[in-house]
Amino acid sequence: MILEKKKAFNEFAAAKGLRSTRQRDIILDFFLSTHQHVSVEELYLKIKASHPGIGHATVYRTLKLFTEAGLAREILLHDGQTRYEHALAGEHHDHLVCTGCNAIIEFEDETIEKLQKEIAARHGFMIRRHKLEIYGLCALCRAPR
Amino acid sequence: MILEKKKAFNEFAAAKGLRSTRQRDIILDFFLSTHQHVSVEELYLKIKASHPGIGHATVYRTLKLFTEAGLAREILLHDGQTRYEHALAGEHHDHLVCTGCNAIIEFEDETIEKLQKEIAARHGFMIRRHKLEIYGLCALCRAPR
DNA sequence: TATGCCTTTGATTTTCAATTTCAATTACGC
DNA sequence: GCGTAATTGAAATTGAAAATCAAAGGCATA
Repeated sequence: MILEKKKAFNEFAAAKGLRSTRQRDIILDFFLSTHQHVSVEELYLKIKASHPGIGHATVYRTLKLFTEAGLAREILLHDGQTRYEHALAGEHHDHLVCTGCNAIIEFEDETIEKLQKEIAARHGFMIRRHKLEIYGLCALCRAPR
Repeated sequence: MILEKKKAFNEFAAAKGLRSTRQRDIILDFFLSTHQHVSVEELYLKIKASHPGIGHATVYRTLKLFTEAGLAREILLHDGQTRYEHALAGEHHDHLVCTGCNAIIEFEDETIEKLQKEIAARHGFMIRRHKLEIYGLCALCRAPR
């Protein structure tokens, strides 16, 4: 899985004429071994611990590259922090975001997707992407100890 | 309609022990006479044109108050600008956002709402609010002249 | 109407994420 | 290796939003 993704990125980089650099390898490794929905800052700090030389800007730039390459997807929640999640080809899912503990639960619903397409069609609208976030309290936070 | 909203805000202010000020009146007037989905900056500039004394911070603060009072609703799209829309009691709607011309089309879909509730229930999740945005191109931007 | 308290205002500063800049470094084709 | 052009990273910049704080202004009371 990880190897596939690395290959995918290498292909993307080759196609775009990008160079292969140590930093991009490191950032990709860390990103791939990270949980879903990692924020840029979080990833940056993790990397910095073992690779102090790596700069802020490089992490930002590289995550954008991953997004272009289709490996990552940017998610902007309501806290002003950009997060990136692992993108699996074709997959689409939405999020339940717990405002109590910041947990993010993913879900997928074909019917909702279908309805969105219908709505868009009704307005002559061409969908590029969409985002559905449900904010509230997860089961644990609803019933505190 | 406008009078009703003013009354609603006055009642809210009274209940919270807030004072009635010239600035809040002005900002409310401008907000109510503005199109949907106005950004803070946009509103600020409009107000400033005829009331140069009014400060940035006051507009920010007052829009938050309107939101608390239930007159306005905050919407955060993908461009990092906070917008406020007119909130009508009970109503809920989502947005089609045209990335070509920045038009925002509102829609409502009960079935989607219902499905969201089902999904939340399945995860033991309590919904506070949600946000659904569909990004793409509107009919006009799809078929340029 | 005057008094005084306490909210509100607005210029300014601060914050914070994200981007830009630019000189130094590095990858890579020749 | 050489040279060029991409890449990096420290630092500066941006831009939205929040915080600060002295001055101004509401409003209850006398």
